This record gives sequence, C-alpha cells and structure tokens, in this order.
Amino acid sequence: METLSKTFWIFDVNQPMPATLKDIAQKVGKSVTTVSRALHDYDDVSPETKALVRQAASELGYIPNILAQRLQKQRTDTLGFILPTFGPRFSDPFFSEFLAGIGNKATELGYDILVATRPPGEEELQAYRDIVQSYRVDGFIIVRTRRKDCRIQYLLETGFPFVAFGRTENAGPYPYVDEDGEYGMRLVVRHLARLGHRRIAFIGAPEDLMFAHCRKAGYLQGMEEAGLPIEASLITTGDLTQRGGYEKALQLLDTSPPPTAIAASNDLMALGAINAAQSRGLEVGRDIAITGFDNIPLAETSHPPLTTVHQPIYQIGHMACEMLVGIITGAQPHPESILLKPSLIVRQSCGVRVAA
Amino acid sequence: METLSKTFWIFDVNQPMPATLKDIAQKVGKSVTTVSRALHDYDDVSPETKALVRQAASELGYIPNILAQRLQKQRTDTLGFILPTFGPRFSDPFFSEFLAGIGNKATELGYDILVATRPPGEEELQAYRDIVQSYRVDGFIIVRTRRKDCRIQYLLETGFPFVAFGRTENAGPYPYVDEDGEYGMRLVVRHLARLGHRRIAFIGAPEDLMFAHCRKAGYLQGMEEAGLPIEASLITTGDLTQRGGYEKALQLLDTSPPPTAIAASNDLMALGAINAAQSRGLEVGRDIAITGFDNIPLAETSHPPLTTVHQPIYQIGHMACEMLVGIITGAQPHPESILLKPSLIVRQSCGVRVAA
DNA sequence: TTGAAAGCGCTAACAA
DNA sequence: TTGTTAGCGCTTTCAA
Repeated sequence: METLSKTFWIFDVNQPMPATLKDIAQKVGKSVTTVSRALHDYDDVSPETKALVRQAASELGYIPNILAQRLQKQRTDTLGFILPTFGPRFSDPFFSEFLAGIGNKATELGYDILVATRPPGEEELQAYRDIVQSYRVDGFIIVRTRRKDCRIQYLLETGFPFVAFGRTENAGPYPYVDEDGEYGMRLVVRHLARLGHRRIAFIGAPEDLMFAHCRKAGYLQGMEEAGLPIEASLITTGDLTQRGGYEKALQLLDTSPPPTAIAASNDLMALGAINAAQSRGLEVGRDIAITGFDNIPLAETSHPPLTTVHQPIYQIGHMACEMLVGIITGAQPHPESILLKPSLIVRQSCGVRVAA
Repeated sequence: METLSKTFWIFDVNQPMPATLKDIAQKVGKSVTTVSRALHDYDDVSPETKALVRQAASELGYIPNILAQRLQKQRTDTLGFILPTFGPRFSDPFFSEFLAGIGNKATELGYDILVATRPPGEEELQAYRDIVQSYRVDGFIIVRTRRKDCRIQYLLETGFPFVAFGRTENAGPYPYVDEDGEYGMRLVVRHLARLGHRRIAFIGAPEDLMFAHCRKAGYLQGMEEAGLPIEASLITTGDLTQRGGYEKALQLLDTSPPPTAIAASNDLMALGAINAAQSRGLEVGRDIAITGFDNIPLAETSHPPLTTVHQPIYQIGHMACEMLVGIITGAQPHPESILLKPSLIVRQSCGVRVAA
C-alpha cells in the first residue's frame, strides 16, 4: 500500500456553473426563449439573431444542460443493458464485443448506455423494474434470452421498449435479433458426418438458455438427417466455460467406444474439450474432431485452430441498438425481427476425412 | 430473415404518467413540500402525516422521478467508464470482470454506470470532454492508463473527479488503484531463473501503456537480479492478443539458440505463445517454459495450465468505485491510492527444474 | 420575429 | 409542524 499526501489533487466537486441559456440571453439582450430557438435553428428566428446568439454561445462556451433537457423532454436518451452474470469471477469474451457493438451505434445515435450486472433471477428482474419505474432509461437491450424469460414477459406487459438478442418460447412476438443456432449446429453435424464420423458427441448447455436449446435441437436434427443414431451417453451438458468443456469432454472420452467427434455448444467449451483430448494424448484434428460455436477471437489462434460457427456479435449489437432506437423514437415502431443464417468456419480442429 | 406481423407488440412509448408528489399532496390534502419531506423522513413532519403520506404514496405506486431529482441536485448519480478499444473485433476477458466489479459496487452505493467504447486518441478524449461538459456523469473510472495519459491530464486540469486503475508518468498525483507489475514480473523471472533458465525471452506490449512499461521494467530488473544477460533478440513487443503472442513466440523460437522460457506480458499472449510452441512440436512445461500475467479465468484451464501473476480485477473494480464515490460525495475527498503486491501463481506451463 | 408565461418534478430556504 | 415561494435549465405553447 502506498500513501499519498492528502493535499495534492483537488476535485471541484462543486464546479463553477457553466453558461446557461439565461447567460446568453442576458449577453445578447434577448429572451431565453429566443436563444433556445436560435440554437435549435428554428425558422422563426432572424438570421441576425441566430448569428448573434451563436456567437455569444460559443464565446461563453455554452453546453446545454442534459439534465434539464431530459427532465423537460421526459426522455433519458439512455439505453439499458443488464448483463446476466454468474458470480464475480466471470469473464465472457462475448460481452465486450457485443457491448462495443451497441455502444458505438448508440453513440452514433446520441444515446448513452447504462450498464449493470446481475445474477439471473429475482434480483435481476427487480433491477429491470427499478430502472423502468424510475425512468432511468428509454429502452432495454436484452441478452442471453431464456426459454421462459421473465424479463421479456415483464417488459412486454409493461409496454416498455426493448429489443432482445435471442428468441424465447413463452411470450408473444417481440422485436429481436438472433442467429439461427439450430441451423448452425446442423451445419456442424452435417460436416462431421460427411467427414465420416458416426459417433458424434455433443456438449450442450443448460437448456433454459434459449440458444442452448436451439443448438441442441440442431444437433439432434443433424444426426437424424445424417441417419445417425442418437445415443444418450454421447450427450452431455456443460456450463459454457472452458473448464466445463474440459470436464465433460473427459467424461465423453471415457465412454466405450469413445466418440470420434465432439461438437460443443460454444467455443469456450470446445477449447476445454481440445485440452481434454490432448491431455489424453490425442491429436485433435487427427485422432478426434472437435468443433465449437460462436467464432470468438480465441478460436482462430487455438491449437489447433477451431472449426466453429460464426456469430457476428458486433453487428448483432449494432442492429439491436438501431432497432431499439427506432422503436423509442417512433421512427420504426414495429421493426422486423432479424434471424441470421450462420455459416460454418472450417479450421483444423475437425480434421479431414476419417478412415472408414 | 424472418418477418413478423407489424401489429403484435405495442410499446407505449408515451406511457401513462406515474404518480408525482403533487398527486400524493392532493390525495392527502397537504402541500408538495410536506409530502417530499415526509417521504424523506425529515424530523419536522408529524408521525401522523408521515404515515398518511406513505400510505398514499404506496397506494398510488409512487416512484420518484429521477430526472427531476437529478436536475434539482445537479447530480447524475452516474459514473462514467470509457473502454479503450482497438477496432470492432475486440474481446477482452479483463473487461467484463472489471465491469462487474465496478458495477456491483456502484449498484450498492446507488450509482449507475455509463459505459462507452472509444479507440484511444482524440476521439476518446473528446468523449470525455463531452460527457464532462454536458454533466452526464459525476465522475470517471479510467482504465489502461498510458505513460502520458491525456485523459488524466484533462480531468486533473478540469478538476473533475476520477479514479484510475493504473499509474501514469506525466501527471501530478491522483487517486488510483494499481498492481505492482514491476514486482510481479520480477517474481516471474526470479522463478524461472531458479528453475535453471538462462535464456528467458520476453513478450512485451506497447510501452505507452503504463502497465506494459512496468512489466518490462520488472523483466529487466529480474534478469539483472538473477545475473542473466539481457539480449535484445529475446525481447519483443506484442499487441496483447493471443494472435500477437502466437506470432511473437514463433519469432522467438526461431532465434538460435532459442529461449528456454518465454515470459509474456499478459495471459492472452502467453496462451498464444503456448499454441505457437505446440505447433512447433514442443511440449510446454517440459521443452519450454511459458508464463503469463493477469490470471484470467482461461489461464487455469489452458493446456497446460498457465503459470501467471494474479491480478484481482474484480476487487480492483470494487475499490476504484468505492474511492470514486467517496470523492464525489465528499466523504473521502482524498483517499489513499492503493498499490497492490501481486503474487505468483505457479501452474504447469513453466515446468519444473531445467536440466543444466 | 420575438417574448412572456407555464411547466417538467423535485428540493430547500424561509416564513408562518 | 406545515405551507409559500423560488428555482434547477430547458422547451413550448400562446400572444404580441
């Protein structure tokens, strides 16, 4: 611990008030109203007055007081984003990119992003309620939708604007952006089947998560399409972390006969599975095929590089943000929901054709 | 693309106004002032009135209008956090955890977090200026400090409250939380040297980043302490990504004789270096030692698990947030800056004693 | 083309 | 113990 003298830095918590409309009005000898309209470039202000006002405004370094504007307009120009987290030691490569996506678009459109983190559940829902009721944001972006999603239900009931990244099962239609995970996983299985794999294992995720459910459905469908039998012992559920993937993969490798391929529900688990296989002395891509889902940056540089399904997180954030702002402003009150078709990224971890 | 009928969901963008103080006042036949004071539990309101008011408030489902409170108080109850990002495809495992740290503490203290992302540079600084001048936050949390940090300089000049995660070189004292990276990297080098390594390579990071500078200084010091020669060919600079670590490690492995150990400036690069070594057929922990820095969750489950230096990101976020709120509220206008002593986490990637 | 006045919802100094 | 008045800074009728 280092100690600094207590008198070095001084924060003027009560800083000198900046110029207000009133100040400008005084300076140019006009009314506050006129100044306001001049600054907003209303038609009914004479060019001379406008010039005068603008001049004075810039001289005084005028910046509108957002707080006052917001009160007047009863808008916050802020979008809410509550991150579902599980415990403090959480780290999700997905979120930073998504946040950048919504954040950059929001900035472009003149919105701020209010971020909070909550463990899924009652506490989380309460946060939504609090924020809605105290008028702190104009709308929400929802992520990690659940099959029964109380957040969506609540917002729908309340009539509060939101856009979700992901679909759900228990609610009426609502605006969302999503990627077709079922389709994506079918692509994976089809690819593996074509390479000659017959014992394709699956590491899923908790199925209350909508995307996990979809991906699993895709696995089952893919197996059926390929005419492969579905074996309960080859289907497991992980917790989306690398560690979880590692553990589940070890389990799978212990079945006999072991699978020749493992399709994981996300990249992190796939990375864990790769480690597990390697720790058993297997060469991934030759002795066993392993695939992921998401195409996180790590997937590209893993050893071997991971075959996976691409999910354009950043762009999805962009779209969701744009849709939400459209709803809020009324410019696009009923945007069409978007379902993206994913594409397979083939790298080395799935190997090539397997000996028959 | 999926199309939904345009008439399903209805967002009441203009929702019915909720109860205000005025409504309560009317209902109980008191003045707005009295109601306000009753709700704030002032001493000078009779118990009967208080009870009456509270009753009415809950019946009406009263929720104070934050916007009005903020205007009146000229406080936003919001903390700003601008994440320096480099390009859209960015993913920082550090960031989500840090955000959870500040976010949870902020919630506890009744603050919101305003998040934005900007590429370091002029645009970023402008974002700070805008936010400060339009009174959108009460203070900032700064991360990824630079040796010459214009953000800190600006905020210091302006007298605007902030707390930084990290030190800097070009400014007077200011409140920060930091980890002693120099010390941490010395621990790493010392450990490697004790294991018998003499050719210890270093993958640094751009040295305008303060933490990168410190860690490199630690490397140099550590080498000196161990009586090892410093060779320019063994010192490289990566970009903090896994890919960067991968590429730099390949370079290092091409020197002759190659290093027997690689100390990376962060875990992501170390992970990349591990992959690089593996792609050359080396067994990490036996044929070569590789170490990281940060102890991100991935470090624990990599293959082999990564020897690294622990950095308690979540707690640092907590502390920074707490300090900042102390400054803003004036409860703790001059908190002591905190410099944490890191500890080495020895796992398998550094191996054990090397043959002499 | 301009200004006076009202109001967004809340808090606080002052008076009664 | 309570109410009156003023004001935070801005936008927006409405009238001149």
